[in-house]
Amino acid sequence: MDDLKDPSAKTRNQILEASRKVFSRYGYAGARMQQIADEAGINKALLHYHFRNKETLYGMIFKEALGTLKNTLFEVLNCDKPLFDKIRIFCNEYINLLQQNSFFIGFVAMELNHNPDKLLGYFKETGIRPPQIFVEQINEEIRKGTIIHIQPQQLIINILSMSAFPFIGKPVIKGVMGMDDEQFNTIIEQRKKMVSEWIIASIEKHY
Amino acid sequence: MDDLKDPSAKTRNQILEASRKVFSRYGYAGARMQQIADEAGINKALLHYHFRNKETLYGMIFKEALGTLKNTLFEVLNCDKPLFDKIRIFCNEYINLLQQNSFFIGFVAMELNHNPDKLLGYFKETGIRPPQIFVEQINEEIRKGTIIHIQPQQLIINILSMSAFPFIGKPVIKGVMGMDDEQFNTIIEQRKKMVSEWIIASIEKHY
DNA sequence: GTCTATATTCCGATAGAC
DNA sequence: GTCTATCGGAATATAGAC
Repeated sequence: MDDLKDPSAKTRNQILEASRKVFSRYGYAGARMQQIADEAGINKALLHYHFRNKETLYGMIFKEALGTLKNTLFEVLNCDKPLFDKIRIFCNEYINLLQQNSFFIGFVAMELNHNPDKLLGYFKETGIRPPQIFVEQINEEIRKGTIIHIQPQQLIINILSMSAFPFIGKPVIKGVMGMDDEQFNTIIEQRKKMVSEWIIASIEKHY
Repeated sequence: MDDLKDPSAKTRNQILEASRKVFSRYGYAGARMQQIADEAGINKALLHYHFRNKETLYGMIFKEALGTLKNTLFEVLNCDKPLFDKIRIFCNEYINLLQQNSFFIGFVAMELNHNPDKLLGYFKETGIRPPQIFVEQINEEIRKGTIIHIQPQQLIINILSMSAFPFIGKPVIKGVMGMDDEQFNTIIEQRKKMVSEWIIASIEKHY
């Protein structure tokens, strides 16, 4: 909790930071306790002293990542702004979040694919549930005729796709397009502003 | 090659099929030779008789997946159809491909994230390069004023995102939206027709 | 709390019979 | 080509001193 109350909290934080790095890069199976220890500047024994075993440590990191994703997702989608504003804010904040923690989304997607059953349990623990307010808001705009007829779930998938895919597919994109890191970052910067506009243009009605 | 010429080809095919299943689900590090052997209905020793080691086997599966993705990608993007037709064909064929081999994209993205350096070598072997014809075609339509001003790379990323993300993020989507497999498949079926229309609407000019 | 040294488990790979 | 049995190394986890 506090570095002042408990001096060993510093070590724990170093471990957690190292774990984020190693788990997100190599996944659960590929991660090595030795490498986490090295990265944290300690040794394996101390690692096991602070966290009973690999699985415990992994669980903390995974739930932490999931929690961060959830908070941004729901606090934006379930606030009370107009639909288009909400889409703009969401895309911008989500891309920002993923840029600052570029391991999050790939990590979560990857690990959920490895073990969907076990890890879906974390979803319930973290309290993730369908963004009901946002769904109703979309249906309302359709009824009013301001946007095309689209299934709310499809729109949400589109928003998530356009925001998150570049980070999951970063190596693919760089490889296919022949980009270096600098070019890739420039592309991401542009997307912060543009993704929401493309999304809105795809659903706006024209007369 | 042929099951007739070489009777052991049957075993090899069983191994390859089993490897696709296990590697795509668990990744390189998480895959177990034992499980591949079980899945193929043989034992570990025979596995190593046919394929020297884990890495060789993995390399074949990975390059195979990459090759399949590449073929669809480039044969569509570099053909000589009008832009909008091409987008329609691409989205439809790509989603179809990923639906039939739902492990492909997640597998490739995941493994490239784990080891970008080593695996980018495969990209070169497989002959993947920027889709130049498609890029020029987009720029031409911008010049003619039929579509909005958009960087070709961004449009390509949008197309890939909307087509591929649902498969990578399947567990996330199912979790967040509370969908079962049947509902998810229905959503995918709709996307085959709709993704290209949303993409086109996002770049079409209106007067 | 932190370390060195060691036990234990797991898994890729090989030897050798058939 | 296919099997059983086993080796050898690597990685997780623990014992025990400081």
